[in-house]
Amino acid sequence: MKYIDKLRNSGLRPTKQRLQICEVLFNTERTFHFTINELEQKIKDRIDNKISLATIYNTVHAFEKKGYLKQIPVNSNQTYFDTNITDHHHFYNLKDGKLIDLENSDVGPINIKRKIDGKKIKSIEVLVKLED
Amino acid sequence: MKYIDKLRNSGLRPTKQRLQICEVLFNTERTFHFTINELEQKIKDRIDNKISLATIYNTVHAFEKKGYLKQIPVNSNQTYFDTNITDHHHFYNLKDGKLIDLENSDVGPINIKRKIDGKKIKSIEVLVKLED
DNA sequence: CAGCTATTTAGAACCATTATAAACTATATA
DNA sequence: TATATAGTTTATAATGGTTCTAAATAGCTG
Repeated sequence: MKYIDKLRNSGLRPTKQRLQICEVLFNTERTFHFTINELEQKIKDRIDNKISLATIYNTVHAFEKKGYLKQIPVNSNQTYFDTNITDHHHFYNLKDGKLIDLENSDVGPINIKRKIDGKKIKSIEVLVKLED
Repeated sequence: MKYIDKLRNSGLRPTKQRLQICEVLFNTERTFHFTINELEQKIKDRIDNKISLATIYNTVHAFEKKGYLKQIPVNSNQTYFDTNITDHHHFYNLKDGKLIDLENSDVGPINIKRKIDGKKIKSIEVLVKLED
């Protein structure tokens, strides 16, 4: 019951819906990027019962807050998430709106030399936009 | 008539509205970041006549396409633009949603080692999220 | 000036996301 | 095991940024 513990350990009740969403998000060979609409579709395809769109939003946000998902900053009308929560960056294909992981070794270390008083760095994200 | 030429040279008719928006965007000591709503407010403050919101959207998009503005990728419900079109990066203060320019020298060169067949890099953007 | 096309405009439409409030459920406690 | 309670789910409405529409207006070329 790996997801039950995962959820309980982070203070989230292991409800049927959350466990099912965990299956879709985390029980995979590879990590992946998604928008809420894409996730909704994936869930529909794999799950018998219906999960309300509001619950999908709630769950994704709860998981993000707990650090199980990352939001990727892109210019799009939809929000992109990533199940890969390790430090890494992205190509963004402007033509089809798809993201491609960039390993850290593909980018090299990024050292931010400037500091802002009273603030600390939460994340450093590189977005490489691709065109034809 | 610097803006008249600027517009004509890029195939945009120098209309009254576009020239006024140019004044607000480009006739400044410093470059700045803005959302459409913030720009709408700035225009209201500086211009007598009214410019329709649709025109502001149209103009900002036209200017972006011509390379006079850049969109900044952030996770926000609003789109952020930058009048600084030089290569540079950003701090993003999560608390108040404000952006701060990072000079290229504050970040160091970024060398993307990986290539995607048939695609070329349009831009490389680093977003450094700040928290308290 | 005439005629053509680009641009502006108010308002409607769109659509991702968030809020609401009622029904339901996990869980702790007795 | 029953019960209370706080957390969740849900359908639906509301919100709000952005885009669309179609009519009016304004640059521009001949």
